[in-house]
Order: sequence, then C-alpha cells, then structure tokens
Amino acid sequence: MKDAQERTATSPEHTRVSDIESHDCRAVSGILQRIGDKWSVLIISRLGEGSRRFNEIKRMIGGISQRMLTLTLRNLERDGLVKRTVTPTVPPRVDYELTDLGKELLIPVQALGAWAIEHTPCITAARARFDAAEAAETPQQQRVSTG
Amino acid sequence: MKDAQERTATSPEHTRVSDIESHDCRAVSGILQRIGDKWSVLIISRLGEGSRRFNEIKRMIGGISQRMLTLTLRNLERDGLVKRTVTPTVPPRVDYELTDLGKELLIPVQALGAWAIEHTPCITAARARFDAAEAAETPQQQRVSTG
DNA sequence: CCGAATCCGACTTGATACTG
DNA sequence: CAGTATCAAGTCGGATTCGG
Repeated sequence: MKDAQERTATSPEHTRVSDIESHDCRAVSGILQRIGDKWSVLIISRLGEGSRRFNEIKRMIGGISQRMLTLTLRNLERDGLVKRTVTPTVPPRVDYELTDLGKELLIPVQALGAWAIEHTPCITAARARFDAAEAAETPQQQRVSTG
Repeated sequence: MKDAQERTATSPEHTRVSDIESHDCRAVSGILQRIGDKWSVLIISRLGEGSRRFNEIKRMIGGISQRMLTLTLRNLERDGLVKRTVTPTVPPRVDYELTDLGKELLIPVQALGAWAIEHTPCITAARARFDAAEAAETPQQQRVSTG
C-alpha cells in the first residue's frame, strides 16, 4: 500500500472528458487496456484450457516475472475474470481458473486472436512497406509529393 | 529520430521466449497491445463511421493531444489499418480512413466492445467486491482463512 | 490546419532478494 | 511453492513550442 501504483490507474473523476457520446468507447478502451496489458491475454488463454497452478502458468508463458504474474493475476481476479483457490498445505498450493465471466471473455478474445493470427502477415508486410517508404523519403523530404 | 522511442518496441530477436507453442498467443498479444494502447480503439471506432480530418478526430475523441493522435494515427497507418490522404491546399487538409484491413479489424473489435459494454457493470461490481474484501482483511491478515 | 521536436512526469515492467 | 518489497530502467502520455 506504500506506492499505491500497482492497482488500476483509471481516475474516476477524470472520466468526464468531453461528453456522454464517448462513454461506450471508453468502456471498450478500459477493457482493452486491462486485457491488452501484455500478459493478461496469455494468461487467460492458458487458463482457458483449465485450472492451473502459479508456477505452472509461469512456466507455460515463459518470460514473465513472479511480480508481473502476481500482479496480472490479481487484477484479473479483481475484475472477476479468474478465481483463485488456495490450499494451505505444507508446500503452499494455489490454483487459478477462469470464472464464467472470464470464459465469456475468452470468446471475443479468441475471435480477435484468430483475426490477429490470420492477419499478422498482412500487418508485418504493411510495416515493412511503410518503413521502407519512410526510409526512402526521410533523408530529404517530409511525407508529401515525391511523385 | 533522436530518441527513437516512438516506434514499435517489439524486439524481433526476443520473440523466441520458450517454445513454439506460444507464437500464436504472442501474435494476439502484439495486436492487443497495438489496439489496446488507450487511443487506437477510439480512433478506429470513429473512423468506422467514415473518413475524418485530423482535428475532427481530435475533437470527437476529446482529451487526446496532437502528439498522441499523430503517433497513434501513424502507427495505425504503418500497420496498414488506416489510410492517410493529404490535400496540399493553403490550409492543409489531411483525411484519415480505414483500409479494408482496418474495417475487418473493426468487426472483432466491436465484438469485444459489445462484450465490454455488456459486462462493464459486472466488472465494476467485482472490483467493488474485491476492494471491499481486501480492505476488510488487509489490516491484520494476508489473503487466506478469515472464516 | 497539420504535425514535428523537446522537455518532463507518471505508469509499467523487470531483476533481485527476502519471507512463510 | 507462492508471494512480497525494493530498486532501476524503459515506455507512455501530455504540455508546450515551433514550422510548413
């Protein structure tokens, strides 16, 4: 509780940016930032296969630190997306699994995932094209004319 | 180009985290971080209605700085999601619109958006519950037992 | 009107060490 | 095994300023 930086940073007072028209989009944006935070989707996907233990998840993902795993898991739990079950045995055991809400989220997330997998080559190609074009014109021009 | 910090930060060499099984998930994660970066979804949504000018988007979203709008738009353009059209008139005019790829992305994004709008109350409630429970046990205990 | 460049604060992420 | 605490670095985002 010292830093108070690890929780959600959505300022409740700052929500009224301009008008009511954007409240839908902000909701979407908020969800996307929660699940788009680099680890959440990976975890949710793994958990979609079934209940998993802490280090099991850690091992499956590979590259995540305990800190980030704990943090992400707690945020997910906080949002009611995953359920945490502790078994106070001598070697402590904690299992995580998706809640019904989490399982529902899995559906649109996987849809997006399917899109991503299908179109990643397109995006990669687009980036290559863009970078090439940028590199070709930067030395002398801004971004207009040339042809 | 001084800082070179504004472009994508996905390390190409670091992609091989552990094994091949996670390559799908990392693709999803990558896409999610692109579109989950606080402004992309808002912009894509607005652009889904049709072609828009720079300050038009800025005004519609409200709360975004030129810097972020420019940056986000360029990243989106780089990924082949939006098309940029300049009209070199005396007051410069630049229009942005979704490409076909962008329009396709709009579909799963809107699905996720629908989910978000529908379940935001659930999540908010879950958060409230979690925070209340946390506040009730933190003063003396960690996260186990209590009852 | 569109956008680039700079400065700077805040949040995020990670490495490491320590506890139960 | 599971989780916390601390510290350092990297990235993001915003205000401001300047140019076409």
